[in-house]
Amino acid sequence: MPKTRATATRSTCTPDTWIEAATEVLVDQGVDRVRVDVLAQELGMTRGSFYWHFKDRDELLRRVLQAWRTRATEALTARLERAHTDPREQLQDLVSLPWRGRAALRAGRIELAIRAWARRDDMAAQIVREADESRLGYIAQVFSALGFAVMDARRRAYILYSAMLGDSLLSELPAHASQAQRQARLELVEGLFTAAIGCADERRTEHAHAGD
Amino acid sequence: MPKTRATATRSTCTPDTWIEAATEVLVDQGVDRVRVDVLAQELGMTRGSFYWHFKDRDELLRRVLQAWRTRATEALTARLERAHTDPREQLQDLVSLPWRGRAALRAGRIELAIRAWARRDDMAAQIVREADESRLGYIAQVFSALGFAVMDARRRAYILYSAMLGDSLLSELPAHASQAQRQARLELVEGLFTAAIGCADERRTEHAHAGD
DNA sequence: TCATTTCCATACATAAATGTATGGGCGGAT
DNA sequence: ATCCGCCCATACATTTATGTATGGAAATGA
Repeated sequence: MPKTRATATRSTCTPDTWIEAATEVLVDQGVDRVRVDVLAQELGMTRGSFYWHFKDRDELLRRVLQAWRTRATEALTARLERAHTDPREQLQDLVSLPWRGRAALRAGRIELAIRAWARRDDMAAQIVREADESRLGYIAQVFSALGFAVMDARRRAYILYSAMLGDSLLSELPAHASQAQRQARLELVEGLFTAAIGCADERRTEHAHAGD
Repeated sequence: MPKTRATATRSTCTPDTWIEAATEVLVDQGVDRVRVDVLAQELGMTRGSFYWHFKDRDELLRRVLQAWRTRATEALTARLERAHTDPREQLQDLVSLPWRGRAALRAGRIELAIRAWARRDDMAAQIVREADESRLGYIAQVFSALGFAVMDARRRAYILYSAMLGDSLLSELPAHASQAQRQARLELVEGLFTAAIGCADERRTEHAHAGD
């Protein structure tokens, strides 16, 4: 058994135990309902344990945020490792990732919870912004590798990333979550975003777009 | 002056006064921080006033939700009124709506707050789901009017709607909010979503997609 | 004028949630 | 064996929010 025992044994609590429990409540209750007494009760502990591991409730929340940031950056760097494969494959498993496995589902829910939290917490907002920037950069790079011009690639990345985020919002209220529907939409997404512009609509593609 | 005086006069409070204030706090603080004492202090009243107009804090929240639902459905029916114009125009002012005017921005923020709320409140979830369904239906109809097959139209609607939702999430952390960037992306969106599939990637468009 | 309704303030009782202070069990080191 | 540091429980003080009960001022209607 590794030194940092997980949630299995119920003897003692590590900080990570509290962080996991806090994340759990954060996901399906919101930040404001992450309360130490609830967590303690849920872990079979008392608040005395908590206030030994943590100075504050704020410290717990900060570490929840940190934990998510490290996981998110690790996930992205893992993607960047295999950045030399076929860009079309990269795009495929990019758009197919969010609904592959239960872990990805949970990650999506955590992210939405943190994003809701970020609407009023500056630290959360900062971390979410960093994650967005990194991912947008990666996706834009994929589109660049697919042969699109830099500006076009950036815009496509933004739109695709928006669609992925929006889909995670919609699939929270599970109505359109059928596997077949997902698969069909997935291929349509690939087709739409890898298409050259103006296929059915051939007009001026670039006028005076000053910014960036 | 109309009979239902608005927030201008500070003499008395109508239920709507409280609902507006509650919505305000809901938007940039979250539902858990919608508290009657805070609202009372902010309105220059005491909680005595609140508990005359409302039975509960829950009743206030319910009416906040109702108010949003009526505004949302009204906005959509207004769109459905002019459903006979050029579908291409409909699509244009559909994707350009979210960032036209300060009111639309605020509406977007309200919707995000309610959507965050809906992650754990059943009533909110129900109302959000209804709004999503209606809008998806409308957008799909626009795509149908553009000549796409029904299934294709539905999928394009879902993807476009997802992109719009995701963009409202991203533009909350205002980094990519430059007007020029928005305009450029907007035209790209039009181009991408009105393109026929498989322009650059011509493979089997339909296999065995059982579901719906 | 006077009674009634409307709208709000004040005071009280209760319930949660935080943080602190203190003490105690338990294992490892000397 | 005992002393010490880790980990946790208990008890207390404080804050914050809810809901209720009651009273009162101001308008309204007869």
